[in-house]
Amino acid sequence: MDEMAVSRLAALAQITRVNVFKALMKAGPEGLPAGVLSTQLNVAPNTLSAHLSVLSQAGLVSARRDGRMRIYAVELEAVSQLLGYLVDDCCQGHPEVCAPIAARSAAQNC
Amino acid sequence: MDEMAVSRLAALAQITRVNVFKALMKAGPEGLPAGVLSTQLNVAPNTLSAHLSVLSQAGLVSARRDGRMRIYAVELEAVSQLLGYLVDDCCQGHPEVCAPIAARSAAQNC
DNA sequence: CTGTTATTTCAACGTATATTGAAATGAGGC
DNA sequence: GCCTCATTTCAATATACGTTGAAATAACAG
Repeated sequence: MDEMAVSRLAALAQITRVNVFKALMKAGPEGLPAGVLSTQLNVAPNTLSAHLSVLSQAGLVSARRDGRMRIYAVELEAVSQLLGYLVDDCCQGHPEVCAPIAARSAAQNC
Repeated sequence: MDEMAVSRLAALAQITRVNVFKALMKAGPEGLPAGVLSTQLNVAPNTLSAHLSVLSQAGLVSARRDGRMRIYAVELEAVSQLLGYLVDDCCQGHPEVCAPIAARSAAQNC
């Protein structure tokens, strides 16, 4: 349980992977091909592939094939789980921490 | 901005540090002495010291001295900022992700 | 089946991280 | 001052991580 969260946190604890993740979040469930991410973020294809592998093994993204390209998309359920883990562990009795989160979430019509 | 978030995520991307963090969260602003954390979590004092240093440099915890012991406490503002970063980056247009967070937050009277 | 595009895998390298035992620092108590 | 307790710092080691160039795989077009 904590192990899963730790591996997901580790997956996001790297600037290139955060950028990949943000791009995929922006793209939504349709996702983006690896090549697009590579050019868009200026990361060498093989380097990007390694990072996508980390994100994928952590369960934060999934891959599917479309023709000759591989399309990556965010796993919303996993992201939700991770945030839930953080909130549950951090918010316990600490309104100072989670009140702003609740406010932000509410502000975005969630 | 992202750099700060990445270093905080990295600080939490390790099982021992997550456990330290959880213990400090539970302890609240009064915090806990390093020695208590060491025995409570079964981590060698020098190893623990290194981990506390990482958490401290990431700004997630702060230290103060009380007599001959050093007391560590969570930095609620930093935690809130980190969660805010994640929610802002993750929740954009994705109610599937942040709705559960909002619900949890609300359920805990935040 | 050959060629081309898209992406991954492999091996190698340098750097960073986690842990350890030993020594050092800091803060009292006597 | 000296002794003890609490914690950190240091040096060493082993392991993990990020990046790279080169080779391999996968899918399609002709």
